[in-house]
Amino acid sequence: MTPSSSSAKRQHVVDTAYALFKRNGFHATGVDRIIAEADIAKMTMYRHFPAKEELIVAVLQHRARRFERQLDRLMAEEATPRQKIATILDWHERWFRDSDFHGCLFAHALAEFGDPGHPVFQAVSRQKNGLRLRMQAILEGAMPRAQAQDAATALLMLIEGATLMAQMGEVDAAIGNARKAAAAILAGAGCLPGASNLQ
Amino acid sequence: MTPSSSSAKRQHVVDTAYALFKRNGFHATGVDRIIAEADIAKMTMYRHFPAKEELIVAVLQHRARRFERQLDRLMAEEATPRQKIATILDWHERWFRDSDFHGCLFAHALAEFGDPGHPVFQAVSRQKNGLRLRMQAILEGAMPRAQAQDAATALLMLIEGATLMAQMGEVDAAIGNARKAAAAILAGAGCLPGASNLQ
DNA sequence: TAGAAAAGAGACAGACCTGTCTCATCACAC
DNA sequence: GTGTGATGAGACAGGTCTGTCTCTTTTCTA
Repeated sequence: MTPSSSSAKRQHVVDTAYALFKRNGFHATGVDRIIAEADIAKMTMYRHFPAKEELIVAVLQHRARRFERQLDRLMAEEATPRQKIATILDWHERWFRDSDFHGCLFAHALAEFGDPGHPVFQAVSRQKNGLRLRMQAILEGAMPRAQAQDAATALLMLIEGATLMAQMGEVDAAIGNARKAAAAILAGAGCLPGASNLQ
Repeated sequence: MTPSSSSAKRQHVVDTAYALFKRNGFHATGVDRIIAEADIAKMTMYRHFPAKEELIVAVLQHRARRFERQLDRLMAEEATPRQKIATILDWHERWFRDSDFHGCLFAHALAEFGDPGHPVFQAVSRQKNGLRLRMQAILEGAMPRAQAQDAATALLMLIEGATLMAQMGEVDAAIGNARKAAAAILAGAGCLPGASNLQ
C-alpha cells in the first residue's frame, strides 16, 4: 500500500530533495544521494514516490504552496495595491540575500525539463502563472483590467530577470533597479499614484 | 597532439552539441549521444575537448560570439539609442518565434552549474554582462552614465524575464509587454524622447 | 497485546555515464 | 610517394543511474 501522502517521512524526503536539487540541480542529484542525505531506505522513498520525476513535482508543488502561503499572509497586512507590490519585491529581496539562495528552482526546472508536456514543466507553469495572476488581481484594484494584466506580466518578467541577476551575484543592482523599473512600469500604466514609493 | 582548434570537425561537434544541449539540457545529454548525432568517433571528440565540461564552455562561447556578431552588425545600421534598443528587442522577438526556440541556453547553464567558480557559470556571467554593457554603452549616448547603467540593468532583467515567459509559451505577451515596459523604463530615466516608439 | 502498516537494509539488474586505450585508416603536404 | 597529423571503430574500465526485490524490523493502532 502507498503510505499516507501526508506522512512525516514523506515530507522529510521532500525537504531533503529540495535542498539537494536547489544546490546541485535535478539530473545531477541522484536518488542514492537523496536517500543517504535523508537517512532513509531506498524503498521508503520509492514507496512514497514511484519515480524520481514524481518527487521532483512534489518538491515544486510544496515550494509553490509555501510561497503562496507566505504571500497570502503578507498581503493581508497591506492595504493598497502599491504597498502589496512593494511587499512582494521586499520578499524577493530577503530571498536574494538568503545565504542559501541559489536562484529560482522553478526556472531551473524549466531548464532541465523543457518539454511543455512534461509534468515538471507544467508545475513550473502553474507557479509562474500563479504569481502573475496574484499581481494582476492586486493591480486591478488600481487600474483597468487590461492594464493590470499588462503591468502584472511586466512585473513578473522583471522579477524573473532580477532573480537571474541575483544568482549571478548582483543582488544590489538587481533589486534596486527592479524596484525602480517597477515604479516606472506602474507609472507608465498611469493609474497608480505614489508608485514611486516602491524605491 | 591536439588538433587545430579551428578544425571543421571541431565546429561540427560544437554545433551538434549545441542542438542537443538546448533541447535536452547538459547533464541529460550524454557524450555517446553527441558523437552518435555528429557521426564522429568518440576519440575525435575527446581530442578536441578533453572533457565534456570544456565542450559545454566551447558551445557557450561560440553562441555568445555569434550573438555579439549579429548585434554588432544590426547596431551598425541604427542611428539613435532608441532605435538600437528597439532593434535588440526585435532580435529577441525573432528568436522567440523561431520554431526551435527552447529558452536561453545561458540561463539553462546557470541552472545546472550553479557554482560561481565553475567555468560554465563564468561563461554565462560574461555573456549576460556583455549584453548589459552593450546596452549601457548605447544608452550613454542619450543619458548620463549612472542612469544608463541603471536602465541597462533594468532592460537586461526585462529581457531575461521575457525569455522565460516566451519559453513558457507566452511569446506575444512577453515581447509586447517587454517593449511597453522598456519604453516606461526609458521614459522614467527621463532622457530618451520618443522612447514610446519601442512599442 | 495482536495485527497491520510503514520503514529499514541491502543485494541486484540493466542501463547509462565519462573517459581511456589500441590499432587501422585516411588525407594532405612536402 | 612518404610521412605526419587527424580520424574512425569499438572494446573496455570503473563508476553511477533509476528502479526492483526480498526479508526483517519497527511503529502504531485497535
